[in-house]
Amino acid sequence: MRKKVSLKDIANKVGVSTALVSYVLNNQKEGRISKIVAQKIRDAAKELNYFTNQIAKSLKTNKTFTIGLILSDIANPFSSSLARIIEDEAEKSNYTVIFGSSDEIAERSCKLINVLLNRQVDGMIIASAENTESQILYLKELEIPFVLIDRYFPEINVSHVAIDNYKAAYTAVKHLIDNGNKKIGMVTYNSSLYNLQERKRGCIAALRDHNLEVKDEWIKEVSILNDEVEIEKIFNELISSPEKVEALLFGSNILSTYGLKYINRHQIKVPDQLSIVSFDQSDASSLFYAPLTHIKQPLQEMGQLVTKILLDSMGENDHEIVHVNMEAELVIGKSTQRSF
Amino acid sequence: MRKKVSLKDIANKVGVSTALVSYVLNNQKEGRISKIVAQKIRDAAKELNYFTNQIAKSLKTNKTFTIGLILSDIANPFSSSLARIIEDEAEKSNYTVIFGSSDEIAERSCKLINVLLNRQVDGMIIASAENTESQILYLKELEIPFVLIDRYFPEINVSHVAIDNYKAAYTAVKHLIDNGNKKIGMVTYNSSLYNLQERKRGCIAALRDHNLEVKDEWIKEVSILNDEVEIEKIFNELISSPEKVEALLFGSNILSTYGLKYINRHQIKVPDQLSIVSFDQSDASSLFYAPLTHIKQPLQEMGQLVTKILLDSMGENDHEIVHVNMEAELVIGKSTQRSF
DNA sequence: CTTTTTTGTTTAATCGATTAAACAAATTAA
DNA sequence: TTAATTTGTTTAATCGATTAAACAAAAAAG
Repeated sequence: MRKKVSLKDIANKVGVSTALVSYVLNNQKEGRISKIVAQKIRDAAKELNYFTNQIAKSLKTNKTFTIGLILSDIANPFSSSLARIIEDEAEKSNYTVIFGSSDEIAERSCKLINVLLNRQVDGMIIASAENTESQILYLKELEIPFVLIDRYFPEINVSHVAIDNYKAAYTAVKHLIDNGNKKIGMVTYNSSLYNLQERKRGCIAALRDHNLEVKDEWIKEVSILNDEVEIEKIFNELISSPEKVEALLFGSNILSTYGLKYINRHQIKVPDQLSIVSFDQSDASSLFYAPLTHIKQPLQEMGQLVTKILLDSMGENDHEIVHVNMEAELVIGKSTQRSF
Repeated sequence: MRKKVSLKDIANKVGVSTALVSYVLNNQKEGRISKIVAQKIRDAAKELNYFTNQIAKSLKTNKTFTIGLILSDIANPFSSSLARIIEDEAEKSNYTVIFGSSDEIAERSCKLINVLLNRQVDGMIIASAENTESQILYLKELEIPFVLIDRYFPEINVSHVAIDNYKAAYTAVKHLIDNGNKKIGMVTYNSSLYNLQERKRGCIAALRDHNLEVKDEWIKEVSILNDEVEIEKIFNELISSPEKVEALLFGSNILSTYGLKYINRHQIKVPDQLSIVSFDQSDASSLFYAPLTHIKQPLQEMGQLVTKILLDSMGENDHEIVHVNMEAELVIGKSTQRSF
């Protein structure tokens, strides 16, 4: 790799000190610097193809203009859409994003946090994995600015942006009930993550409030590590057994994708044999022959807000903690609209 | 934000020089350092919760262990899958990834490249946008290690990893011909990008070689900026006009998603009224009622290889330039299998 | 014609690490 | 016993920028 051009190179070329070059290129000391010299410096910078060494600048200024983003898996459309929104929002304030995928594994999350700390990110946005409370508390102790997205821990008082998952699930299940379904099940993850617990709680509450049976065998939990064999087994029990359900709430877009594939394979008719509501939309669910009724999270607003909160909190020394639970929208598709 | 712990803090606490602390924490000068002092230093580091300031280290060592990744749009499943593979592969060698989305706009790409240069990335992986030849030549001149992914410029001799798009398109169209289609069209982007030109060339060559008509009105090009109105118009002409085609090749996963939505809206029967082959798969295309026949790129291999090539080239001073054009696989779905 | 102020630029310390070279003390060799 | 070597640690320069403070020269004020 070719030797990079430094301030010193420009200074030598023009015959001034590096200080002066720095002042000129940063438009500082405006009135004080002679226009002729300033122009010479700018010309030389251009001619030598100079670009700032952000590393050196960061060391001195103690500011990297970098934010770290930890998601469960950047390859998941939910994560990547969010990443894109955050990227755009950060870019407006000249911040760059470093990302990492935790795969919902606490140790990976821990490693990622350490990498981000090493790299002196100015702040972090984190979709917490299960059992990472200690990591969050550690970050809080370090007084590093950070905001949680999508998931949070109600017992830890740090800023977050998420949706009201209880309400969303309740609304979804109520919609299924209103459409005449009685045997209603849910597929979610076997995870203590608060947002998932809330989804389950909302589902059960809606059933109870409408005097419907809450069968344990109808509320299925699969490992968050997406074990296909396990998922297949569970769909068999829910959809193909004599004890089968009439309607299903999928706890995530990933689960609904698995579910739809199963449904396609087994030629189950939606919504005639089975009504479906899913959390989160995707192209997949809109191209399914019965476009899915789904809970649509306001991703754009969430991504922009989480970034704004983070950037704002980085400005002040003593910033407020904000808890945001946005309302999700139930988008009615064909997967819950029986023709008869 | 709390003051960070530095080598100096450890040195003060233990009562030694920062040099010694650095040697110990980097496991250097193994035999020379007294075990007692070394242990004291390690203990102090742990107690103070020290973590390396990678910025300072990078400044001194001139190595950031960071690679820059420029994609067209991280929210596009093709890009995000690739990003994930590259992330994993980079992580194995302790590299971190900074990403940016160019949105196929040359100026954005230019800005991103500058940001990455400022940040002293050790190397870059770039999915080039149209009209960015000058940027590539500039990087080449700087002798920064980088490798192109998915797209490249045949006239510029730099390393790349892509697929043989000509062959892939040829095979796809041949498949359509073999299945009895005569009126075959293609939807692609109005772009000079070589990979897209090759797809078009492959399609036309297959038609010619089998003595089929190559109608200009059947080879449609839309703006790469995804203008929905324009796309709607083009599908109207291709699919709903008297001059309509029997079979279509979609030039990208985005285009096929738009296409499938159109097809759903207009209740066109696939494959009876229209056969379809698409570039790139997605959940969307597999959940369509007639799972799509598609050209499957070996993403995993491509992502791993591009990262490996980059990391290898960063090691040596004078590395070879490698051009890789992998073979894509035609996965036969139901969208080209007529029942009669 | 001083003195003061303004203008234009340089000096030098600093950020937090790395690392070659220097150095003192303890061992070993001669 | 003295010289040579080994051991354990420190000194100080360096990476490339930023920036407070110093400084000299020119301009304005008294």
